[in-house]
Amino acid sequence: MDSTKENNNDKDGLLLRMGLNDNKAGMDGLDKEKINKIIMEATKGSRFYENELKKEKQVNQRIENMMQQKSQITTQRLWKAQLQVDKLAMELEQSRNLHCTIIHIDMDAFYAAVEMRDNPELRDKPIAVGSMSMLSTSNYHARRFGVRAAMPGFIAKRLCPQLTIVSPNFDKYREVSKEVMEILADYDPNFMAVSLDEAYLNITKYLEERQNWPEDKRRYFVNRGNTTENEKSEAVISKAPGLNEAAVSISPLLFEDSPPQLQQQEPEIPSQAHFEEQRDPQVLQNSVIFGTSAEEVVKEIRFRIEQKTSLTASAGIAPNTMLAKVCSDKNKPNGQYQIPPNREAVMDFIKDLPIRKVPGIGKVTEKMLKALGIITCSDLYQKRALLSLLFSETSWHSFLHISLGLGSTQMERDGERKSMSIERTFSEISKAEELYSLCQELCSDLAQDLQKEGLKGKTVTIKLKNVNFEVKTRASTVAAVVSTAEEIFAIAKELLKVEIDADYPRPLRLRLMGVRISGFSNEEDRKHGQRSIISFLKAGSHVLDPVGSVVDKNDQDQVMKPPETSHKESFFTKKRSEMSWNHQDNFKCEPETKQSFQVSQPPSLSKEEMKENLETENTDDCQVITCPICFKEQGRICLEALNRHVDECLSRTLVDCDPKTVAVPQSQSFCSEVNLDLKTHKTTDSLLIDFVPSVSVDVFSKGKSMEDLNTRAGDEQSPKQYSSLWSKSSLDEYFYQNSSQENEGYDAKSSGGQTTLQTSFPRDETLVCPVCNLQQKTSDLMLFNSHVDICLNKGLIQELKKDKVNPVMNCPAENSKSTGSSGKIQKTVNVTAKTKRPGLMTQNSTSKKIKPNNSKYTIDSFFK
DNA sequence: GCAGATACT
DNA sequence: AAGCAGTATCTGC
Repeated sequence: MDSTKENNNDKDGLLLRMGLNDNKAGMDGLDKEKINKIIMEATKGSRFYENELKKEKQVNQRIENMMQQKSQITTQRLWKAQLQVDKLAMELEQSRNLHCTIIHIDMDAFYAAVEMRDNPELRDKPIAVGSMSMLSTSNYHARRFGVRAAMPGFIAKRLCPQLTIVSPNFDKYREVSKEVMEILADYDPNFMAVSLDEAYLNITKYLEERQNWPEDKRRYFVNRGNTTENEKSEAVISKAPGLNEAAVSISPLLFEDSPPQLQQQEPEIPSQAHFEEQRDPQVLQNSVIFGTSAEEVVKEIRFRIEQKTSLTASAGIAPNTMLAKVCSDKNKPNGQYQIPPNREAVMDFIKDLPIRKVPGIGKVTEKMLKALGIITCSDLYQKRALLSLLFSETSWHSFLHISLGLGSTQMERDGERKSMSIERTFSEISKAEELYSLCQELCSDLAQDLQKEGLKGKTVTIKLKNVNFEVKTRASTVAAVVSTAEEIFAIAKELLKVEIDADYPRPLRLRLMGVRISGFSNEEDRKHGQRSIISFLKAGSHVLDPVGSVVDKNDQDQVMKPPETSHKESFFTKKRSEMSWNHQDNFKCEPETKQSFQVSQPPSLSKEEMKENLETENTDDCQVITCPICFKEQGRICLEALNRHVDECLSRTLVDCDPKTVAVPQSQSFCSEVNLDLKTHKTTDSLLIDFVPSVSVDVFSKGKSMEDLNTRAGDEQSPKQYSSLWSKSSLDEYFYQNSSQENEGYDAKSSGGQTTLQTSFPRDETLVCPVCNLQQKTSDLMLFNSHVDICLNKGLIQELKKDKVNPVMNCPAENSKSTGSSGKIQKTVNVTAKTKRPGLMTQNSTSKKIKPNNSKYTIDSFFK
């Protein structure tokens, strides 16, 4: 069923929840209507169904609350939020790392594929692996009938009576998985296995080395043995000892345990298409040489996997894990997809990507966002300010990451696990003794698992699901870590007892029990540095050191900056960002240097860059800096002095600032547009859009001069210039595109890479600060942006301080009290969103306590 | 720290 | 004949 109309329909929502209604399944076996009908019939009236309905109502309620909250958002808040969000966006943009090649490998219908491989009778049949009560995988044939993972087998059977359900054989899957992982290790010994059939690799380093490899080192021999299933099975299970002679002679490390069979013809080796011409006609027939590009490497990996296991894999290549994961899904099964490592390509890919495709965004989030009109990642970007007000910080941060196409480049080893658990479903148990002994069993199983990883934890949680599918968890934390079955059970037993007693004399009628342990001892170490952005985005603020390992930026900052000087950071951070933009641009033009470019330590530094670098490393160093307020170069001024200077400049402009003295035609300043709408005090989205362009240009045009922008608007660029100046920022493009859709006021359009800008943005060479309305003495966009940022912050403070209408914003200050700001702008000229704000109130969509005064969006928290 | 919610396979 | 999982993490108090 079309997922676009699932919103207010319980039935559809339920089906969606059951994972059957996604538009992800292309099914010719049965049409969607039919599938949904069958599922409904099979499920309706069951306790399960009732519970699903209940859960769905909760989600709907949540959405309702969110909408309610949304309706109360004032334009000022939205506006402030926009500033904050865009500040972060700018920083994120600046720290964007495109220098990693991450790949995500995903075996196609893994369990099912293994079973089919090993049992010829299963081929060409719809099959699923699992049991009558639950399936873990289905093959593509079965998927056409709507049979999917996480579906109970009995329902699957109704959808597809011919379905063969094979019980899982995990040992075998593990074995096959191991074979695959062994191949992967050749490319990244540090790769991260997500599950038996999925892994991430960072092949950045490998790729570099490979550039110099002779062909022979990249040559693989085609094992044409389309072995019979049994042989294959044997080959897999009992590592065939025979080696391919040719392979040995040329590349001893390869195919060390390939099946020796060389028989008939392979029906369709996908990689065959990429055979390269060989000089040696002898080898031509059965060897293949892969190139040195990432794409070729991945083809090689998939080729090797198929050769070794007779199974196919899909893969994604991208600059970060989040994108790689999405990519691997794109040409599934048995395909691959690459996002080239440049911003434009990333943005282009992200542009129309439905948010649901993004790992971490599940059904619920999708539904909530859909309620806000957000379907694609562009929508996500457009509504970023709103999202920052409606969602928790973690959430909107992750949304922002997603909409900018950012993600982790780090391979997190799974040693970082935070909890371990075990749970089991059974037919109803209600006798206390049975429950206890079951619990004990679980505890000892868990203890075993713990032992395997040598973990000990302090928190024990039990999970109970009653026959109505209602889930309860109860946790208890003890002083010292525990790990043995007895210790865990002692705690779990108590928890269970409380629950049993609570319902007495009615029995607990359970269908599932689980035990979890968390609070591992090593978790202590990294207490504050914990970021909770979903793991895919986790390293968004990570930079690579020259060796390719990851340095946490936060830690870095902490190390590099004494705490007492950290309050001065923001301005310089910004400066640094701007410079980095230039770096990025440079690297864009010089692919050669790209590879070796490392954010934290650029190999070749210009003088300018040097300065910036020193600055980041030592706040006491004196630098040549241009003041973003008066735009006078400050020479080699030390930070203290510069801050003083900026402060002075600021207080001066505060006095000087008289909009009337500056003749700025309304049409030339976007600010006038904002004014117009702010006056109306609309709280609609369109209002948001009104001022988005201003900030967006600000944020996303770093490194481009205003002349560039204007020229761009006026067209007639050589294509080359065009691409380096503008089109790299395709976010801009759909930004304009979208704003034109939603707001007539902005006559902007984008077609075929041509973006015409006809906003009220100044069209001449003059830059007019939209906040203070003063003509600026610079045409350097970076400097200009700094100025605007500072003005914005200044304006907010002013506004609050005087509690009167700000001439620029032309709207009353929000009733938040300014507690902290003295007359003089503090050293915290710019507040960077990166800065941790410990005391902030968190928000949730159901929160009742969104009081303007203690909201995290009050100016105080802004400037904390 | 706890309980419930969400996501992924 | 009836029947819908297991694991980890995140979120909001």
